[in-house]
Amino acid sequence: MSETDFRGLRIYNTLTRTKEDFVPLDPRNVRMYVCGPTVYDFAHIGNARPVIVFDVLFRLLRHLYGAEHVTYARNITDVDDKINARALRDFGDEIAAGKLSLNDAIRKVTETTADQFHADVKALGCLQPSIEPRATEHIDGMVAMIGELIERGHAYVARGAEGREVLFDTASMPDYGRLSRRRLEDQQAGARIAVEEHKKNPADFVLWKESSASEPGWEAGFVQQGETVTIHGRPGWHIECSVMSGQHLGDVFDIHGGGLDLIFPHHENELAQSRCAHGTDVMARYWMHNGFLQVEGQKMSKSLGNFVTIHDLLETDRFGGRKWPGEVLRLAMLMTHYREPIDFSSRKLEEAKSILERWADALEGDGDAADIATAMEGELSSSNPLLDDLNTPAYIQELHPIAREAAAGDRNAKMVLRSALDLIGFERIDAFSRSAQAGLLDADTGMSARIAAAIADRLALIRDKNWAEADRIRDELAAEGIQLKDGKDPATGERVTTWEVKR
RNA sequence: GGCCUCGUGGCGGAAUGGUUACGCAGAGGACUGCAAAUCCUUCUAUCCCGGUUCGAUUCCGGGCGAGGCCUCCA
Repeated sequence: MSETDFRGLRIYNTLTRTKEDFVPLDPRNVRMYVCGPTVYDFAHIGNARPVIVFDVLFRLLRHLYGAEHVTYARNITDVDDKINARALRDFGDEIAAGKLSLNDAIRKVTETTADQFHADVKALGCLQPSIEPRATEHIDGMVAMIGELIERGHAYVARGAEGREVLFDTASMPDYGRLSRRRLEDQQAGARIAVEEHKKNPADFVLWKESSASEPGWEAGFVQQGETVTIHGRPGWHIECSVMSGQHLGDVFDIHGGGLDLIFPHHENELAQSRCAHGTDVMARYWMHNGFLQVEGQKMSKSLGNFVTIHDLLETDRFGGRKWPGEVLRLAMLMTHYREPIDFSSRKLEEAKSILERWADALEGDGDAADIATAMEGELSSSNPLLDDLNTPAYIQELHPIAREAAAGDRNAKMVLRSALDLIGFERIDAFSRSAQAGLLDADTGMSARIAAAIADRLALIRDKNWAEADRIRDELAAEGIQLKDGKDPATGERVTTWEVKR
């Protein structure tokens, strides 16, 4: 590490609860891990937040250190009791009839939901992570890490109510609880954790648990006090990420991200496992957590019935009776700082949409691709708000006056705006311009000839001062979402009517 | 009980040790047969009490209020 590895980026580190200079372990290989989805159902917009936030960070790191020098791993959790439940629910009959094995049913569930997740994320304008490890491909690594933890005295085998378990011994780690600032004694005071007889300490958590015949499982042998114990079972909730991050990014890496709710217990436990198994002081050097998301002022939950999936917003009209392009969701998300809570509402989406449209209109007639490439290569100004803990709202705010200049025809402003938008993932913004939307409508419906004819008819009626008929044509088109715009020819003073898709 | 956020105009929502975005709504104007759209102009805000400071909405302390996590959870 040297002073020169600091490229101006500052990050709020949950570990220290302060903003710190970001200095990577190796500037030629900056490594980031983010907890990905558990693939048992469509991802909801809460899941979209970390995906978008860390995509912006990924893009920024690539810009600062070079695209080939950044590795971003986002896992897919495809071993989980909820997945099992879903597989039994959806394919229970076929399993019972012997037509489908449980593992095949599970694969069906995870494959469809993973595919859907990828489609959603792509629509949101996110780059593919460098690596997308799957839990099922790392079972051996998990068993090995658990074995290591037992050997080092950080884990033990015990018999619980539902079979044998390997548990992490929280008391064996002196600073367990450091990330979440929780002390074991306080946890007990809270006393919502059921005290289970077989645990040495109520906070001890499961690394491996025995599976019944109706649950997926793998054979795993663990050596405790010289004796090998074989448990047909499945991994606990936290070990997956420890193994996948370690295997792909190393024992110690730069950034670990995820939602605020993961700080405890998931990240605390993940960190405990990795550090104790590897014998290191740290796992990730910077821990970043995004804030929570509400929907129309309420916590999103299944019981309230206000679960909104990304898929819903992209395809149907759960919110305001319209379909929201991925870019709108992305901008709506980035208009709030990532650590703040965000209330996702149709109103916010409307706002994001109108801003995108204005920017797209401002960009029309901008410079050619070569200019843009040059602009992108330039260094970020040290005052760029993105460098200050990913301050996207301030960044967006700075774009407004530039967009105004661009709309007035300033070519340089158009170029600056375009490259600024590219940096945060709005490469496809052109689709939001009026002309693009009118073109789309035309391509979809072949309407423009009909509209032109209607406009000609209306102009004739206006010449005859037949206002009623003229207005009827105008109203009919309006009902179809076509906005007529009356103007005046500056030379002749004659009325000129154009049209566009109504906003 | 423990840990942690937040409190900005009519509404949504940014930012900030000195000049307070942006959107919606409102007002006025241009344009129009009337409209719409568009453009221009424009009004309105930093929860309360102390402290630090030349200056606080911003930093610190206290209060009040709202919320999240501590159990699967982005």
